[in-house]
Amino acid sequence: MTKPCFYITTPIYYPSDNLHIGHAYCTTVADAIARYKRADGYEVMFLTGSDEHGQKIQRKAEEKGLTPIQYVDGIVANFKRLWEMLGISNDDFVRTSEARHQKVVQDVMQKIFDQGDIYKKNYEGKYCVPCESYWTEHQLINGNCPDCGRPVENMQEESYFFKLSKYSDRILKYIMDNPDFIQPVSRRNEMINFINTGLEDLCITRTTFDWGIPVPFDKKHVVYVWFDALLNYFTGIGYGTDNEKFNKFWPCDVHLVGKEIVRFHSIIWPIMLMAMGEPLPKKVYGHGWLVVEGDKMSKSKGNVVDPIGLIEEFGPDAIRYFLLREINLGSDGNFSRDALISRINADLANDLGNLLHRTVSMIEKYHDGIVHKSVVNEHYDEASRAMILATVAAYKAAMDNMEINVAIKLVWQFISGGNKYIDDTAPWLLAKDPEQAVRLQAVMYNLAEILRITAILIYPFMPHTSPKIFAQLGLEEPQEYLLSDVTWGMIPDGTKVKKGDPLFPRIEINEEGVAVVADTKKTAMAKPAQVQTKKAPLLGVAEIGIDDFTKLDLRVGTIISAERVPKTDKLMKLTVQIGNEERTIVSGIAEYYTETALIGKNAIVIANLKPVKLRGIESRGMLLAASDGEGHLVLAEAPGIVSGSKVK
RNA sequence: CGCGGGGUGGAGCAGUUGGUAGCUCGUCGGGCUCAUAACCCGAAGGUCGUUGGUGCAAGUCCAGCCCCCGCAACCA
Repeated sequence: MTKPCFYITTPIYYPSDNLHIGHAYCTTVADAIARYKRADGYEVMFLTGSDEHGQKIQRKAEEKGLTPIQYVDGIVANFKRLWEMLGISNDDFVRTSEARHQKVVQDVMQKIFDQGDIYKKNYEGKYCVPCESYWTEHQLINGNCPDCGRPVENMQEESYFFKLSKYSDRILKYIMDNPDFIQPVSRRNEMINFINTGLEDLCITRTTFDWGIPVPFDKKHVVYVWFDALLNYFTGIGYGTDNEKFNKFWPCDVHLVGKEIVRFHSIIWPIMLMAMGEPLPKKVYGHGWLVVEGDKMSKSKGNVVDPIGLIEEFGPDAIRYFLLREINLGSDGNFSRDALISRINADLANDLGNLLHRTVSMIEKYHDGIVHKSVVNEHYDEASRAMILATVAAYKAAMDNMEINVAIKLVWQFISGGNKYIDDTAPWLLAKDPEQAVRLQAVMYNLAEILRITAILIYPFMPHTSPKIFAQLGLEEPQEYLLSDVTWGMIPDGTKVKKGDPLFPRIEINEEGVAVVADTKKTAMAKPAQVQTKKAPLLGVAEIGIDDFTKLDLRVGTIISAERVPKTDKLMKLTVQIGNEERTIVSGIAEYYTETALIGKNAIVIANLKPVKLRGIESRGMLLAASDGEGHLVLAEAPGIVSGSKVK
């Protein structure tokens, strides 16, 4: 009998920088679904990858004196390392720079070109030369480039266009006919709205840079972004080279994507598929974003959460659990350190970890560690068995509907049922009564079964924890954790349990606000030097050494002139004197300081920061400012200190 | 009239096609001693942002208004 197949993808991430917790979130969700489907007997293809082309990468590489591929190799190695740390079970990883992908893109492009849905047109528009960007009339500010404020020129460039407009009615009909195609519905409505405002043909080639896949019928051009990236979903299943595999997995069951790119996956990609004559994916699911401590994550706010640091501090399964349990797929979710610690303590340490620990302890204490397969049919014992069936049915329903947090809650109700079962049966009383010997064995057996089944049910969420539970129960680690094994009575009579360390030690915050592993009664005696996780309480900001700090050239600078940057809310253009050097610094403090208030102040400046352009003005350095709870900025000042002085 | 998301006990959230407002944490009280100060039971606490409308019935549907947060578009 052949297994049913299931194909799920994540977006391929852009390696212009390392990944943050939001990427980890998306990939973890996909991994949980992939693992669940495998447990449910499916043959699963789970794909992720990296989207490596484009001008931005080319520039970044140039800045570092590397070739694009050298630059990207380094970042992509970090991607893969992160996925490994998190326990991501992807079956393949497509890099768009690979030869196999280039072939797919070129073949598809040629095919669509041949059948007439790609055409060449002189693109005419307002072009900003320094920014290398076209702008529409609507986007211009006083006829100038909205990016840098400089005048734009009329430019003509030949480009290839893909006839999106031709398929507008067909894609709309498809979305209407398939209510589950785009989820959640809020995104679906957005897409319908977007199509109704009119689709324009999409420019799919560029000549202004060359880090991309050459257009097969015109080598001056490279393929531009989405036409390249979306096809990774074909590359990963052997389009054009492995028909058997391709036919097995296409059409894709779920494209899991961030809400910002739903449009590309639910309109452009399906239209590409229509042009190719291929069936459309069954579902595009737009998940929400993570906000951090109530604030949007952004580099400028400095609150980007590095998943690697968190995994090192709390372990991969705690992070996975938190992301999957706390956040409602499809809406934005809040990531906070306090909430993370609270979940670890309440759910993982107290409920799950402690249930295992107390069960194994009792089996050791009452039965020398041996599990006896005894059955009694008293009320609580029957109920504990009935709970298994009810749980797994509801769990499957939730998971099939991608309601991961609902499924997790069900499992935790099950775990809670285990704790309650202990209370109801009071094994410590049974142990005192020789007539209850068989009942005590049956209670212990049922508890062991509850734990074994829990281990299977949580495997999609916490793949590193399930084997630990099996080991403590004295069971061999299975080849696969299968839902078909979620049935009472599979632990062999006579199994010997093996108590181990607590699955999840409680985490406590010490006086310095540092999260430490809590002492237990026993470890307090055994380990006088407590295990301490070394992270400062600031979310996700890794510690640095003094050598990192000394890389910063911090100086006192005197502000000698200040003017608002026109048409901006926040930007102030400053001239700052540092020693005998004057430089221009653009700073986002205009909401908090007037020009006159700034002039004459001695501020602390990072002097060796790489220059950047903000609104077309080159800014060479950065003023340090403190941000209060409301986000108001207060400049770090050094009154009376000679300009140019080093800050240590 | 730029686009979008959201306002539900102290905190964080869930509320399917309208039918007596749920969950987790926290607080308070009790129980238990197998266990990681854990576990189990109970209680307190909400005019569901606001105003109006349609229903026998509105957190839910409709209209208006207020507030918060993203993006557009600038935080180096």
